[in-house]
Amino acid sequence: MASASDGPRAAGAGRPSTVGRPRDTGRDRAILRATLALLTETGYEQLSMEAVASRSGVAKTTIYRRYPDKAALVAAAAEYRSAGTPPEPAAAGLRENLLALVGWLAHQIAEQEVGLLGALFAGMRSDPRLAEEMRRILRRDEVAMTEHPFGEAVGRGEQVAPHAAELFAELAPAVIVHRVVVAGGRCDERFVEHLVDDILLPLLRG
Amino acid sequence: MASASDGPRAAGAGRPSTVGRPRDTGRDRAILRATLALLTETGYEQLSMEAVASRSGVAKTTIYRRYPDKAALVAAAAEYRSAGTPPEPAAAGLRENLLALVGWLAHQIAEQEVGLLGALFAGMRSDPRLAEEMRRILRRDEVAMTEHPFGEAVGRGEQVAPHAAELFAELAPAVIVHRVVVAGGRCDERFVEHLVDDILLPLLRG
DNA sequence: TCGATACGAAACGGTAGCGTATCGAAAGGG
DNA sequence: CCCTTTCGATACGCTACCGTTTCGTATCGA
Repeated sequence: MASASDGPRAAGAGRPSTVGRPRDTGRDRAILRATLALLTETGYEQLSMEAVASRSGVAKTTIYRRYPDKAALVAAAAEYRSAGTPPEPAAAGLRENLLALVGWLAHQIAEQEVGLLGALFAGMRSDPRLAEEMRRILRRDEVAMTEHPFGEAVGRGEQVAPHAAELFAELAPAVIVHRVVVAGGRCDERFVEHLVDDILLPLLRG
Repeated sequence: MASASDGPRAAGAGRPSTVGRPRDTGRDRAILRATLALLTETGYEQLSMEAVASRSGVAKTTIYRRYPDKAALVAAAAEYRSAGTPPEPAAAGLRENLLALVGWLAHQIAEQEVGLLGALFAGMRSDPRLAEEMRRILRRDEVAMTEHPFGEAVGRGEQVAPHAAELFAELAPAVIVHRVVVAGGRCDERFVEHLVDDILLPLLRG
């Protein structure tokens, strides 16, 4: 199956084609945007390919030419939505870098519609294919996010716990998501500082 | 819809009946238990009335005689759900109590609450009251859980961080849910120990 | 121009599950 | 004993929608 990290499924039988009529990238965007909108409005299970086709003004064939099934489409849409790169670590210390990173992460998560998070959440429970796709994306982002700040901190001679990166990846998204989804709270500056100063830093410094 | 606080729908056209064959309360329980089991196994959308009937050994008619639709059934099941009581703190130290508490919490979340969360997100669009009900139920346990162990630890003279209870309530459910849903991992003994020793204890002891 | 591919429109088979209806039998109360 | 209601079994109509297929048309690269 075409994973989300591959982007839209390659033309033809799997490999990109140079001949023939090229794909319309405008339709790519229309499909993903319609998917996100409907996902937020109605949830994963209620999301129908026909509705996506109708909303995006595209024939169903055009969708199935790109994505093998609903799970792949939704995963691609989620990835399309959160296509941001974490901030580069500045020159400052670990705390400043963590503040920036957590702030960015909180913004990424909180900015999503709560309905979208819930839809993905519920969809992962009901559709193993979607769960697999989503976890692939999450793992990739996780790695990309935690590569820099801790390595740099070590390079500066700061004291960092041995498994700081793993611990960060395990804690930060969990606490943020839990706050947004379950508790229904906001992710303001105070919360970011609380998360960094009261939870992350004490643990990551050992 | 019949809200969960109304309990099973009254007999006949809405008012309780004294004449005729009485309802079988054993079937009431069987229905709700089957609903809860299927809810945690497959999620809200996958939950079919036919599956509930089959699992509970009851005819579909018997379900629809009690609940007008799926949302009402799920709400009633969530309300019925045994609000499991956390384990009493033993005589041992804080670590042992935390291990027991986190183990119980992990089991509780993995076996029950994830399904309820899925139902929450699936149902909140079609029925806001159901969503509110779910949030209330989910919070109920998290609060009731953090009362005992830290107070006792302080009583024994153990060193405990000032806001240990709040920190615990913020961290433990978040990390567990994140592991179950996002990472897709199991909550075995190793994970419980990791959560207690590597995350909770260092923070809660200050 | 030609070949290959993308696109839209529409129809199709198949699956699934909801909620209803019907029927006979069982089980309680007055 | 009779009336009322519950319960099981089953069939049913209905809706939804997935994923596929077909065919005619549009649009690109070579």
